[in-house]
Amino acid sequence: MVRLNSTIHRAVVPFEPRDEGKVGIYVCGPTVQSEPHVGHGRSAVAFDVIRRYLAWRGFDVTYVRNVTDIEDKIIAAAAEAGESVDVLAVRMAERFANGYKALGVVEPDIEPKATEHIPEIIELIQTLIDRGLAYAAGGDVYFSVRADERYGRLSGRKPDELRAGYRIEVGESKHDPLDFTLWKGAKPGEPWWDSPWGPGRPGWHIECSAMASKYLGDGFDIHGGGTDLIFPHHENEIAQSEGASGETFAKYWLHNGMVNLGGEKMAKSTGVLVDLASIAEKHGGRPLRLLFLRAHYRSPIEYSDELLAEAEDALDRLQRFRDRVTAGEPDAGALNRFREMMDDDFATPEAVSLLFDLVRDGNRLLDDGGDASAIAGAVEEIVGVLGLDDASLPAETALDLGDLAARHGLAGGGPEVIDQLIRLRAKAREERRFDDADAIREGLEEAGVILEDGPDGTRWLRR
RNA sequence: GGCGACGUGGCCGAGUGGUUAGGCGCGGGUCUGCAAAACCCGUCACACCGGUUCGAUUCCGGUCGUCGCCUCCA
Repeated sequence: MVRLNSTIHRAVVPFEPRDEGKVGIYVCGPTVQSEPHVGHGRSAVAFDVIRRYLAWRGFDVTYVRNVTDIEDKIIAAAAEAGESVDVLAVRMAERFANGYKALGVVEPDIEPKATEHIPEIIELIQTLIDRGLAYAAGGDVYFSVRADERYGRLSGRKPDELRAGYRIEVGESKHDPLDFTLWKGAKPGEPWWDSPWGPGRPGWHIECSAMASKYLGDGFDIHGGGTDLIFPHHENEIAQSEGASGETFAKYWLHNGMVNLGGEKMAKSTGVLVDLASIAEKHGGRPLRLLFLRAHYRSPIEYSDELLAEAEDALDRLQRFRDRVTAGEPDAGALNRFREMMDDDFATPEAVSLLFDLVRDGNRLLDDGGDASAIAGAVEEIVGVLGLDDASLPAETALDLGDLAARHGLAGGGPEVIDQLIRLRAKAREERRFDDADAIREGLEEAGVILEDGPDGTRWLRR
C-alpha cells in the first residue's frame, strides 16, 4: 500500500486513487520567463520519480504538466529582450525541455500551454461568475475570496488572518483586497484575447484549474508543485475548481522542497541561482539527479559544487559495480525492501542507501567468487525506477593521445591507441620495467584515462 | 506578527523507545611491483532544558536557532 504525505491532509495517508489502478497527476510546470535553474530541475525530478514509481507499482498513470506561457513576468522579459512574448516563451520552453531531458525526466503525457486553452479558461470564469463566486469590474474579473467559506483549507490561512498585508494596487478594481485576478484586461501593447469582459489575458491561477479538469476531470488524484506554490497558487486553484464544479479537486497534494544556495532559496527574483543548462553541459544531468534523490522530495536541500562532486563519485562507484557483473533475475528480497521504502511517501534517500548496500553486498560476493547476478538485477531494476540511466552523462571531451602514442612508437591518437598502450604496458610489467609501465599509465591518466589492473587483465575508463 | 517545515557524527543525509543506515572525507589493514579499484576495521552522532519511562537521539512540554510562505516563484 502506497502512503503519501499530503499537504491538505497534514499527514501521511494511504493512497487510494479515485479509480482503482488509475492515477491522474497534475504538476505545476514552469513560467517560461527565463532560463531554468536547479530548483526547477528538482521539482521535475521529484514528480518524475513519483510518476515512474507508481507506474512500476502497476498503476496506469496519466501525467500532466503545464507550461505557463502568458504572464506578467514573461511580458516584462520579452519587452526587455526586445522580442515578442510568444517568441520568448517558445525559446524558454525549449530551454526547459532540454534541462528536463538532461535530468532524465520523462515527458508528460500531456503538456498543455495556457495560451492554447483560452476558451476553456473563459468558460470556467463564466461559470464562477454565474455561481456568484466571481465578478467583472473595470475590464478585469476577480474571484471573491469571501464568497468561498472554506478558503484556506490547503494552506491553513484564513481570510481574516490574511487581511493585513494586502493592498489594492493602483488601477485595480477589486471589491476586496483578498480577491485575486481571473481575467486581466489588456493594456496597450500587451497580448490579448477576446472575452465577454473585453480584451485581456488569463490570470495565473485560473489556467491550472482549467487545464487540470480538462485533461484529468473535475476531480483527480494527485496535484504536485513546489512548496512555494501552496499559497496562494494552489489555494486559489482549489477555490476556483471546487467553486465551479462542486467536486473535490485534487484528492492529494504533494509539494517538493526548495533548493537553497548558501542557505537561501534559489530563485530568479533574488538572483540567487545556478543555471540548469550549465550544470547539464559540464557534468551531465545524472549527478544532479542523484543529488536530488539523496534527499527526500519534501525536504529543502542545499546545492553546491562539492555536493555535486560527491554525487559524481557515488555514481562512479555504482557504475564500477554494474560493469563488473551481468544482471540476472532481480533478487526478490531487495526489491521488496525497495518497495517498502518507496511505498512510504517515496523515500528515495533510503532507496539510494539500499542501492549502495547492494553494491557492497555484490562486490563482496564477487570478491569471494560468488554469483552476484541477482543483486545486480535488483540494482538495475532500482536504477531504472529512479531514472538514473535516463539522465545524461557529461559530453566526452575529445581524447588527445597523439603525443603519448608517438612517444611509444604508435600511430594515431584516438581511443584505438589505448589498447595498444595497455599491451605495451603489460609487456613492460612482465619484463619488470616498471618505470616504463608507470610512464604509460601516468601518460594516460593525464589524458583522462584511468587504468585499473584486475585478475582478468587491465581495463580502462574515462575520467 | 501569522501559517508551515526543520535542527543527527569532519561534511552530505536517512532512521529508530534499548542492537551497524548509506555516501564522501580521513586513519589503519588485505590484495598489488607500485597505484587504482574492491573488501575489512576505525573515525563511538543525534541543538539546549525539563518531563514520561527500567531505559530517549526516538514520546510530551518549553527555550534557542535555521529555512519556506504570507507579493511573482518549482
